[in-house]
Amino acid sequence: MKRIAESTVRRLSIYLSFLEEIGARGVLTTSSDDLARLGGTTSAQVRKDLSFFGSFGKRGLGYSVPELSTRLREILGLGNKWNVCIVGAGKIGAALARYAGFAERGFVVTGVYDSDPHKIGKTSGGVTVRDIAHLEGDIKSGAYQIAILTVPAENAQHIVDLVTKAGLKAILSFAPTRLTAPADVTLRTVNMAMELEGLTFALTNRGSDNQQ
Amino acid sequence: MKRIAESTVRRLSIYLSFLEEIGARGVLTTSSDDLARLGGTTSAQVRKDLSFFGSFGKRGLGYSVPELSTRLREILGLGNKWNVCIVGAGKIGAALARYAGFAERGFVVTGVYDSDPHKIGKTSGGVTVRDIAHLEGDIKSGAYQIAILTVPAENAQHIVDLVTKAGLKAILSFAPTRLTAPADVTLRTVNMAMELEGLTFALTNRGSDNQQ
DNA sequence: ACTACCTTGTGAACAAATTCACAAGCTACT
DNA sequence: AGTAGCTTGTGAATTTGTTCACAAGGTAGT
Repeated sequence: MKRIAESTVRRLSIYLSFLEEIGARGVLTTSSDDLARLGGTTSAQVRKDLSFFGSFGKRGLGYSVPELSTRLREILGLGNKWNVCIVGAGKIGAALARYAGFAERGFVVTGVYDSDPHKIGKTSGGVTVRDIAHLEGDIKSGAYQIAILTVPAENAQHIVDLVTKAGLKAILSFAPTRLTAPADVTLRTVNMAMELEGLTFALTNRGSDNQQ
Repeated sequence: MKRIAESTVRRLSIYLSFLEEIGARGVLTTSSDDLARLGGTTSAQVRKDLSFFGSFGKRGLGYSVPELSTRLREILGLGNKWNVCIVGAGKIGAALARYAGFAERGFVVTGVYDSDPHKIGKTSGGVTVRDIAHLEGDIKSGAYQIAILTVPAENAQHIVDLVTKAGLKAILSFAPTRLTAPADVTLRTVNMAMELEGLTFALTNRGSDNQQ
């Protein structure tokens, strides 16, 4: 398959959330123009994005909302549940563990890990915190497909190495540091301080230009 | 000033964090090649990014770590403190309110707002939760430059409208929905479910290509 | 079955971002 | 002072991503 840009994948997520929203309201048909307006892009962009994966619409009519939803869910890999572990049972880890939005999309947090003896055994977001010493074995036994890291920056690379060594292929990190992983592992980092710096850059550099 | 790409600004943040890290270790000089290696890019990219703002290095020698740090802090608008309010005193709001990483970068959470009478008056992350009815007035009196939104998706657009009407120009939203704001307001959205979908897309469609 | 009217899917044109490649400039050493 | 060895800064080339524009294909009404 042709390489798909990350920006395209992000937009597919947006299209899907609007399809599910209007689908829930009983709308059966939509157009690239509708999706573009709701998703903040252009109709040509919508059609181009979809064209990488096939042709799902009917000329003159548009797209079937249920059908396109289904196809997008398949493309995004949301057909089945994904087991997620959270590494780091701090405030942010706990907040994520009980964040309902994940479950709605098929992401189930089935494990929380920490190295702090005071936290191990307590529950965090409805899940009992396990000793991080068990993490490698649990991954090897197939318990998780995705790890979310909410550990301090200085420990994050070590955890990435540990989980990739155990065979995990997808990591979402909230640690404010740059991480590296083998090429066959997908690693995304959300760095909140960096997002704020994007705002202050705009504030100080007189930028108009609402950059979503 | 020429329009600066968002990707460039993100990289500037990365460069800065490495400069501060090596600066704290006493390193006085660095090169575009060092910064590139640490930041996961190329030396040409580093030099190009910096060139939009001036020329800070010495040919043959590289960059002075303290000087380049200072210049990047200026460019990113980190010279002074920024007052931040958090709207939505749920789990994520509370976690962010006490997140130390913000303060290190000059972001000070001086207000937390909610509409739930059970939360108003309680403290969240060391700050007393105020009634959201006060938010507009507080912004108008200059209490904040930045708002962080941790409210449910269905309320988020309303809050964006409220804070922009009050004159705020920078918003960071964690609500899982697309938002719109006037062109002179900078609005960034962090959507955790969307980040996870980027991972599952990679898991189901590819085996390779570590997209940072 | 014909016409009028939509909207998709897509090559081609365009714009933006990244990488290349090298002259310019600085240091250190002799 | 001259030379060797670095590294920057930057136009040009290339690659990547977006927008344009329109033929193709479909519906609905007559």
